[in-house]
Amino acid sequence: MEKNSKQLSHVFEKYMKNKPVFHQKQFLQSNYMPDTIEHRDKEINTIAEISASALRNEKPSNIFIYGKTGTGKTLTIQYTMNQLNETSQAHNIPLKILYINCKLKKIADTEYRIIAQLIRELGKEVPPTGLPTDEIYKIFINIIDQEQQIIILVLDEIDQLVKKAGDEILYNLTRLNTELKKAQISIIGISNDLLFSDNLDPRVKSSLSEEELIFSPYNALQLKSILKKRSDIAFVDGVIEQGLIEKCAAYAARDHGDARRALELLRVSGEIAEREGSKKVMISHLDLAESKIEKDRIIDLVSTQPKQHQIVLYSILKIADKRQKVIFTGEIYEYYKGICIETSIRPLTQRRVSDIIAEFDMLGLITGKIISKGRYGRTREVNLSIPDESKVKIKQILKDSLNV
DNA sequence: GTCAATTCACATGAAAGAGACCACGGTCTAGTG
DNA sequence: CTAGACCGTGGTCTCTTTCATGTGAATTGACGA
Repeated sequence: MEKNSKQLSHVFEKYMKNKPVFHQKQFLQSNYMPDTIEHRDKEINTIAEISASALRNEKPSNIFIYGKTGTGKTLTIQYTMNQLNETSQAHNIPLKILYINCKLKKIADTEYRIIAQLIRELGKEVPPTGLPTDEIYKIFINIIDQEQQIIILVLDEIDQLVKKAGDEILYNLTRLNTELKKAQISIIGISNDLLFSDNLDPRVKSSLSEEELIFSPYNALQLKSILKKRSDIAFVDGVIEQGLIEKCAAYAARDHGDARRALELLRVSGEIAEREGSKKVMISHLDLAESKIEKDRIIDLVSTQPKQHQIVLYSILKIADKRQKVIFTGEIYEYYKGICIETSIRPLTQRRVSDIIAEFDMLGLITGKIISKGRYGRTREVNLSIPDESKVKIKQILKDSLNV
């Protein structure tokens, strides 16, 4: 105990002695809301013009926003909505803006939960489950229809919602206006998936996307100026090596101009530099940061998987260990069953395991390809896409949590 | 040799079941006046 | 008499199972040159 505390105090002392590279780190955090949003003036204006009719107590058109992750969709909307909200409050206009991020599980991935969450946003309590769905609609209608008002409903990551809960909810929401006597609802949908609306019910599609807006990815130049601006306030002056920002921007621009990723990269680079006790943030730190982010992501992903999924993944890893070649679903299932018997866990059916493997593909842990081996059937060809240096650690994690 | 039929080993879909939650309303019980 | 404990019912949600159907090319086998 004594020893430990000495060691610890040593660590802290050392930390204190080092010159910090960060000045105000929170400016690099993804939830930070800058005062000005760069390179999105056009979009902000468009949204503002459309939604401004709410100030005249008319229902604004529904807006549909597309764009890849990290292109500033959420930020832009939140920014404009904040402004709108302030204006409406200043002029005493009955306007409510509800923001829901559909990606957050447990909050908004079913029809019921969305409505329940909306009601909660409006300040009323409602049971998290147990009520019939139409009941909750009635409660919702009652609450908002009490007074004359415009409600702007922002559904972030709406594609996730539809994927899980179907598009019926959107239909119901758009149709709600006909049942409301006093209030009116306007919907702003935000989607990461550019092809999302293709799979929508045409009725929903037409009513939802009265106005459409596409956020194109930032290019390297724009990313650079965003990074520059943020790093100026986030880092101590002069700690950033020449060319680091540029490289960081280039990295992020390479995979679809994701600003969030660029900022994270920059932040982690700084953290690594700081931990090393380096006075400057170097390009080598950036490289380390990139692999660290990826590694952390995978490890986090793996350790939060449910048990059955972990067993399947463990099987894949084990088989991949034995041979370099590609793996087929059948083999995985056989191996998986073996482990289940060993650990006396009831094995899932092949059908389910097949789905689980497909899920891993979605998560990017493996790359799967459906191939036909002619006479010898059709199967998924699985390739592990976990980098070698993470493999050992992941296997350890899986081993521990499964105790095999 | 050519061409269509066959066949394999799964993929992919749809529907329905199991079990965990949870709210609500009714009933029972013990404590209180 | 009443607050709180304790069911039973009816609803949702997630994860699975069951049953059905789909699928792409290697293989097979009939056919004709």
